[in-house]
Amino acid sequence: MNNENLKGHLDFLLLSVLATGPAHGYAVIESLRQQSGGHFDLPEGTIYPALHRLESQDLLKSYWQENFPRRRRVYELTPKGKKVLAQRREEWLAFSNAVNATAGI
Amino acid sequence: MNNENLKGHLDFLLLSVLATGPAHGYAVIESLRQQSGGHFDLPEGTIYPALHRLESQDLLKSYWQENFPRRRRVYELTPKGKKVLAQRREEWLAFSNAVNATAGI
DNA sequence: ATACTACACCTAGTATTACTAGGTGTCAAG
DNA sequence: CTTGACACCTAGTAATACTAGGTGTAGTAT
Repeated sequence: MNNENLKGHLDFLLLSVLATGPAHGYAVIESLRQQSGGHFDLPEGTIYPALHRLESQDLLKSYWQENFPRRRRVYELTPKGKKVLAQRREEWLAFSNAVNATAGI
Repeated sequence: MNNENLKGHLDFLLLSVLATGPAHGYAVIESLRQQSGGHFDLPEGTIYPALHRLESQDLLKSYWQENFPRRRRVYELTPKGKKVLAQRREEWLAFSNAVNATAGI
């Protein structure tokens, strides 16, 4: 699955997944796969740097869970992250409407 | 309008616009703006290299129109371009469905 | 006359992004 | 005791859209 067209929308997807509750990176990958019906099967090299980026932008915060049964870094939305998610959602709707209108869909 | 999220979908939009008939670069920009309801107001530095890329991939062919009233390079879809457009359309539908499912839309 | 705008094309360089391709380590199952 | 799933990480790469310039014509306004 070549997801070249994912660019610019990954943040929205990650924030959406984490809006349903805190999760660690590996679980985020699994959620993306399941919630998208298998469409988004993204490599770790995509997810982890993206989570770090979102955290550095103060949209996520994280903490280490030790021994449950493995150590995990759990991410959750910050208040700012929730606001940005709502904004990204509007942008996505506007974008997809614009594409549909342009393509006659 | 920051169109960072356009990445990976521009080719689909250009092919879609040219599916309604041959057009030159400047007119493509105008069509994109109008058909998208003003959402896609793309700079020339985006459009021209993209058209060249699509032509080099044999999805478009072009010819010069001299003095009508200015010289223009007119682009149209090749047969391969039409096939790829149909494919890109399916990919877009699958992608947008997957995003909507993931985001709970 | 001349400045300005719209039309019409072009490209070198930049920033951002997602991905590739590696790496570390734990734990359970066979 | 090795394999595979779990779980994390990052340096470097390729692709993409954009910025910021450039050229030139035609028409309109001052």
